[in-house]
Amino acid sequence: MTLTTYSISKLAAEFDITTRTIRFYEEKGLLQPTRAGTSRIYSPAERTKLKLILRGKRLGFTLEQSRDIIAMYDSTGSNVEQLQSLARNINQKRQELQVQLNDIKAMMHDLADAEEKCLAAMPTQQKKSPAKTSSFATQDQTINEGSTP
Amino acid sequence: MTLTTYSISKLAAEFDITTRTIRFYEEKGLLQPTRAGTSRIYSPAERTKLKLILRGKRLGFTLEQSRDIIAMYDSTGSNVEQLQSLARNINQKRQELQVQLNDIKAMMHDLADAEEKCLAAMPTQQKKSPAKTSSFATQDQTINEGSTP
DNA sequence: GATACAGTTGACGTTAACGTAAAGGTAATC
DNA sequence: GATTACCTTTACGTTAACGTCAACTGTATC
Repeated sequence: MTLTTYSISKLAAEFDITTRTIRFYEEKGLLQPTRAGTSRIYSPAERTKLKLILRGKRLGFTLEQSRDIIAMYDSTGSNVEQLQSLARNINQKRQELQVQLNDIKAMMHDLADAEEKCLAAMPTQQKKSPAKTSSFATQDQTINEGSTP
Repeated sequence: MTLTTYSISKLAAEFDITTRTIRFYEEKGLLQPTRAGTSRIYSPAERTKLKLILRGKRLGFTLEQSRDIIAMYDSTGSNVEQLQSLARNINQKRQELQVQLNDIKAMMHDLADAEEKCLAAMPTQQKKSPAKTSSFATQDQTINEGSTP
């Protein structure tokens, strides 16, 4: 089998981050590359951890939270208590994600409305993208009420 | 019509944030409450803006990005150029949200796998929550490969 | 062997998003 | 009129997540 490895700059280039960032994640204990002399060597598993961290970042997670998530995947020492705690954590995260999912749906809905209002206000030619139907309001409340005398 | 208004502490209590936070958002130009003497008075529209900011926060947006989003809803002065730019921004945001949506789906998928592995490792009694089927891997790569000799 | 390049470890700087404390105004209630 | 509750501004402090040098080391290429 061919064991792929990566240098720090390879990973930095691939994910469009700086080497400083990667070293910082290691400082915080999120990554543990092996060494070849002093140089860091990253396994595919370490690369996957990095992907998880970055995905977490895009979702607004802190590094601490990403550390938890990695720990979930990574959990090796597992007695029953640990597993139960782990299961609780997993469901916790799932609920947080569900909230985010709802937020995204709501925001997309709002954006669709905004876009429609936007397109409706344009002369017929310039319109570019598709739209649905509805009025210009957020889930519960219009933003501009009372502002037009 | 009854025009509801809110004090700063009402809003703080409702959304479980501090008054400092609300004033900070005002400092940054995201909120513009009216005044009764020196005290801040918030209209339903301002309250909605606050909701948008907090939703943005949950989605990992910066205040700058939330300011943009508010501006989208709020756009009053609208000539064609502005509207086109607005439409572009809306689609930009929509694409970012799509990325987040995919991230969430991926993470939920991973969590489901993790939970299943977790439950599978438990003695039959303690299991609490449902599970699907699959192996313990992220979208593309297992984290622990090579770690078991 | 000089030059260039990729890597290393400190260590200090920066920014966003508030927290916290000081010092005080206002309005209702006892 | 004193207490209580809520509000204000000003200003300095804090934390997370890096950025930015500086001062090296090792490798290899001309």
